[in-house]
Amino acid sequence: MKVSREQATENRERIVQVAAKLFRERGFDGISVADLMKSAGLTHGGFYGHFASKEDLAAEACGRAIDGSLQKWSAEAEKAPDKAFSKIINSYLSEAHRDGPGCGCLVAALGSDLGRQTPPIRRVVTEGIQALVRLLMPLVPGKSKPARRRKALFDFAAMVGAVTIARAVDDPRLSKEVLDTVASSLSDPDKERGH
Amino acid sequence: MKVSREQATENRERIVQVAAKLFRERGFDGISVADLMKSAGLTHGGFYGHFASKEDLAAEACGRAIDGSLQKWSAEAEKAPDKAFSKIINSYLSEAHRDGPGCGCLVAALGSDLGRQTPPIRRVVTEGIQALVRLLMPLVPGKSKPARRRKALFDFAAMVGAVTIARAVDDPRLSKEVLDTVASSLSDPDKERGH
DNA sequence: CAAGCTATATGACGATAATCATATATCGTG
DNA sequence: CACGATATATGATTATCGTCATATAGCTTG
Repeated sequence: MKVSREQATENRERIVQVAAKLFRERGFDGISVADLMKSAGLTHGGFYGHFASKEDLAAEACGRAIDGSLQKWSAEAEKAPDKAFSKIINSYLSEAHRDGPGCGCLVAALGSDLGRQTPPIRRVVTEGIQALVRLLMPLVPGKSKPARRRKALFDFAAMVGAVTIARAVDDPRLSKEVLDTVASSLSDPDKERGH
Repeated sequence: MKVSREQATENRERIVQVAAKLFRERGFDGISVADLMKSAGLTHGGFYGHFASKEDLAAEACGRAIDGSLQKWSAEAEKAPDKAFSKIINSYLSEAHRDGPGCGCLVAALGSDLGRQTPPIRRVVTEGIQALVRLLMPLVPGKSKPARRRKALFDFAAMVGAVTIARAVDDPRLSKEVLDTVASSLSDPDKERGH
């Protein structure tokens, strides 16, 4: 059966979005083309009318996923620039983000696999990370521009590591401890609470 | 052909070590049982004489990999407790570690996949991470024990995130910038260099 | 309204994977 | 030295995957 031209592009769009979600949830190798298409409400054969290969789709899905983070962060930045940083940190280091990788940061969800992916995928991811860091820079405390860039890079690394570890461990106490510790350390960089 | 009993346990040991290396290099799904056995100098059929399943081996290999990090760190701690922290940081955040995941930290190499693994694997990983953090605690600057625990957790998260990102991006300049930035930020936590 | 274009469905193909049954050859033991 | 135990090799089995050829159905254009 055939569908209208706009129905077709809508189908393609749905494939990309479903892929962006399922790749983050199950990993690149954790979901097959057939299952992907079924989740999009289609059958597996039509896939290659839209994409040259699974890796081709993966590159597009990675871009889509990072765009989601970028839009979320820039919305916070526009709404309340002074509160944006702490809002971003607390949302990123929340249990909700830890438990919902399908709607969360691609780097945390697939980070350790990204270095093993094809060049187009790594290209998209690199540009996405650059954009995320650039977006974070003006929101971060710091006297100079290079100081803010350093803090943006450093904080992003800590956030990615924290969520990665929080998802890896099977002990809920430790998992939450990691999230909370990194969140509070990023909020008050020089403060030493407790004694 | 059969081999002596000690030759057999030596073979088993080699399988675990080869697996610990190849899983970190290529990911859990990136290496087959047959290739694994070939790399250990054996044929694929004999695998199930040693392990109940691939996941069974994976759990053992994860333990072995983390033990490697633990031994490396504790050797530094015994040799020179005051310098151990900066040695660990600089080694972890080196280009050598970034480019050699097969001999490096399991959490950085497989982090985003760990949360999707079987319970036994996650158990081993959780205990390993707890041990790493406990080992890091006395090496880290800080007035109180809880303060040192927080810094150990936070620094480990930043290290994991930094190496993950450094491996993911395809731009060598950005990759090195992430490693260097996190290394210097962890070394001088309160210092603001530049102006 | 007719003819062709094209998105999708069906189904198949080849490759690769994990797992297991059986054979074999050698080690350890009596 | 001979016999039983067993680690490994060989090969089969079953499942799953990515990819593609072909058929079909219905939009779209003239």
